[in-house]
Amino acid sequence: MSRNKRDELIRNALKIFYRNGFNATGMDLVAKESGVSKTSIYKHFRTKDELILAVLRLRDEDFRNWLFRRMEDLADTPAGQLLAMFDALEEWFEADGFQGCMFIKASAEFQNPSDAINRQSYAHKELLVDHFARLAGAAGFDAPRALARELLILKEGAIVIAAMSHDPAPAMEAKAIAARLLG
Amino acid sequence: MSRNKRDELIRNALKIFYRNGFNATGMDLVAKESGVSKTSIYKHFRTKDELILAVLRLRDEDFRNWLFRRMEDLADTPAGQLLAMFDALEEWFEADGFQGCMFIKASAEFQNPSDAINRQSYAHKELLVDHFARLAGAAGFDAPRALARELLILKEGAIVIAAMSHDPAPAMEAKAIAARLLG
DNA sequence: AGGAATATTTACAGATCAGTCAACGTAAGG
DNA sequence: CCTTACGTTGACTGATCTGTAAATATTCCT
Repeated sequence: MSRNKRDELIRNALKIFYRNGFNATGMDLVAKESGVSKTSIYKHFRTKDELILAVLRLRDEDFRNWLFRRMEDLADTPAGQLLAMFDALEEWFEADGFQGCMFIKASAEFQNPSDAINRQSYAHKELLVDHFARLAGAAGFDAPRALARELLILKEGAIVIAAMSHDPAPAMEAKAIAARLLG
Repeated sequence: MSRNKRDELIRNALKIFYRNGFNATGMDLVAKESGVSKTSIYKHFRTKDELILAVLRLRDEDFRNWLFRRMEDLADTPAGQLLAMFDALEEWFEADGFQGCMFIKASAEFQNPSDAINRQSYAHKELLVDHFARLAGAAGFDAPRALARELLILKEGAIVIAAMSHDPAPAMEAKAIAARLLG
């Protein structure tokens, strides 16, 4: 299996895990939907957990790249980008196949703090906070890290309610709150 | 199995599902930890999903009772109670065995909008909004429902980050935001 | 006490789970 | 053509999954 094939497998597994959940998805299904045998998968990933970790690494890169670029496209100033995050989120909530945040779900299914999947899920959120804090610092706010954490809470709350209600409205509701924090 | 026994079974199943997750927990484990046979469980609940729905009904009652009473104990005015919600949340986050919100997790594991578990999970959040809106109305706010939705987003965001980070700090971070909305 | 109705149990079915193994196909180098 | 090395496969293991059937305890009414 070439590097391309391997990446394609991870990408395929991502789609299936995101749609079906982690524990609810068997490796047989991943193999079938990816057009390879289960044994081939286990040649590259020693366990299902390792495949999940690879999936989460891909998702982390993809999501941060998408979100940060979208924020840059939508606004020029650092403060404007922080506010524009919620417009980007609304686009995501409205997109076909939106099913909430993969890291929240991974953390919920693998709750043990010593589990690598649990730790890696929260690490994604920390990377988001880092970026928000950089922008908040550049925008001249007094306590950029505290503001970044507040924006993270708004973002995660909006994602959870949008996913549970199958309705993108929380994006703009969270934006209204963020506007007061950033104003 | 008496009504008491049945309730005790549901309560037991709640603990196990909350600790282990829904899909990851087998009915054999529920039976063993509850001290009854699996067949006895299936005499009262036709499927595992029905048991989960009963668990969620119990959790909905327990959690709303606890939260609303705690809010009343901590503050006298409606606006004060809305703010005090975040103090109550902090107590919850600090409690032993805190593992996030059961309804968020249920919704994440049963994502199909036509699934009764999915619908019932969001129904719990709607009941919370109803209560917040009543308090916001009593406090004299202009758009009580909109404010209630914003508080819900703050609450869910705090829960998710507290659970993922294994740290109760998001309670006070969310409270700081709420103070601005309520001030 | 005796028999009917109700609980509860053990044992099992059939499917699916994560993960493995021996056999097979295939491509490169001589 | 032959061998070596390697990627891939179908078939399998033992465990676990949800749910059930037949048999056994227990309760309750007469």
